[in-house]
Amino acid sequence: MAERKRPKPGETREKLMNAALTLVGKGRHFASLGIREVTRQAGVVPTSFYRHFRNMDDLGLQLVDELGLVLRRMMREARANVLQADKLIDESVGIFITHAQNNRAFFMFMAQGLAGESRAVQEGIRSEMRFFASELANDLRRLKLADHLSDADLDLTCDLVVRSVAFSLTDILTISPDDEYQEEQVRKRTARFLQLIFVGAANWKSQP
Amino acid sequence: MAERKRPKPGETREKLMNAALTLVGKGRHFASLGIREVTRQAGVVPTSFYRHFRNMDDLGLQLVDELGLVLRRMMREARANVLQADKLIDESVGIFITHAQNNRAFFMFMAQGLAGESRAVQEGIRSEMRFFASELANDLRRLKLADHLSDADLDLTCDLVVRSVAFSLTDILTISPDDEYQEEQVRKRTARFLQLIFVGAANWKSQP
DNA sequence: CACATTAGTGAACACTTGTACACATCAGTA
DNA sequence: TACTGATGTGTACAAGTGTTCACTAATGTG
Repeated sequence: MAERKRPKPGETREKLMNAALTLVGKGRHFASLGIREVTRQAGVVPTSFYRHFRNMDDLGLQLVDELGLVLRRMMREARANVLQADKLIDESVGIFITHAQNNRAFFMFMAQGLAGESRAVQEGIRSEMRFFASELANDLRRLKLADHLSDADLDLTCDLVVRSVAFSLTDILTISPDDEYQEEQVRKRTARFLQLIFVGAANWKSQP
Repeated sequence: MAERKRPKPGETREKLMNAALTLVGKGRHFASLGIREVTRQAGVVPTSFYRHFRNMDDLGLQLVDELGLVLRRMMREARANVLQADKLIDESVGIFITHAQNNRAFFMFMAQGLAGESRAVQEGIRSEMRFFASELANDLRRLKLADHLSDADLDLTCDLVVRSVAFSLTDILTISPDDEYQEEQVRKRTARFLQLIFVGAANWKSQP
């Protein structure tokens, strides 16, 4: 008979989420994935899907949560490694790009989700970005790098930084993962974007 | 018998492209659209599709071309209406947002395409954005607003401006089309982003 | 140990999908 | 006027889709 294996609880769930990510990583768009396709990729029978998710949107939402974990891990690493303020931008961009390369599928999913068809996923990703921006603002305050800015203006600046980096994400994801030259170009350009923004912030006069 | 109407040449093609746009405008993702679905929405028999397009990617590519026209129309209007330099940012952002609202489906398609699954569409949209940025650079040069910047730095600035505006696009498209309050918020925030960037550019020192 | 719960399977359903083929109608041209 | 090419329609089919149902094996709890 067919041998019924007893996987650890949550194993199949994870297999399904990984399968979806794998397909996205191969260039497919999340919105075009079907239940059968995902289960096939996961090596699981279609019905198993419903044991863990209502539908594909549900799976997407749970992916957003995991994405949050990846981002937090990244922030922690950045905070641990960025010691001197003058290398702050280059270091941070470097860490970000490295993470993007190491979690390609995840970040592809994120880039897709920003204009995706599930409102909930969209809102989830936006929420992650807001969190990221506010953490960045905290760090800048703590490092005394933005003392002349009002809270609102610091918030504005950090939002713009996060958006710029997020947009660079789409640059990174379109180049081949091992095209080091192009990666270096994106890295440099992103860093210059941020420098430009910070020069703007440094010369910004917060008006009442 | 079924009356066979003789539409003007290209009429069905247009109907199909509009049908796809309509579906995208309703919140669907372009990557998830099928040939039958589009022809159904267009009120045309499925086989007609192949008279005009190879497949959905092909249709997407032709949509990108039309998107280019929309963008050019927008630029022309902006150039005609922006007279005084001090209102430049606010006016331009206003024109952009108005166009985005009036061509919601088109710009949704653009936002989706940036991380879409067709490499060609992706590249097409990027190319439109590059064109847009280079035109912006020309205008700034012509208006003598960027004399202290090297070509490369001006290019960098304009690229960042275009990216920021493009990102604001995703903000506009998630709010309801007639929520004037939120629209005003996005308008203001986008304008401040650009001011921040231009302050940065004004205080930028181009190094050799 | 018995038993409820959980997480897997396979077969079946009613639809939908992309694509192919043969045919019909018009527009323009020789 | 007759031919040709472009564009439309209808039918057909094999393959794929989401979802339901009844069944089974392992797990944890009383």
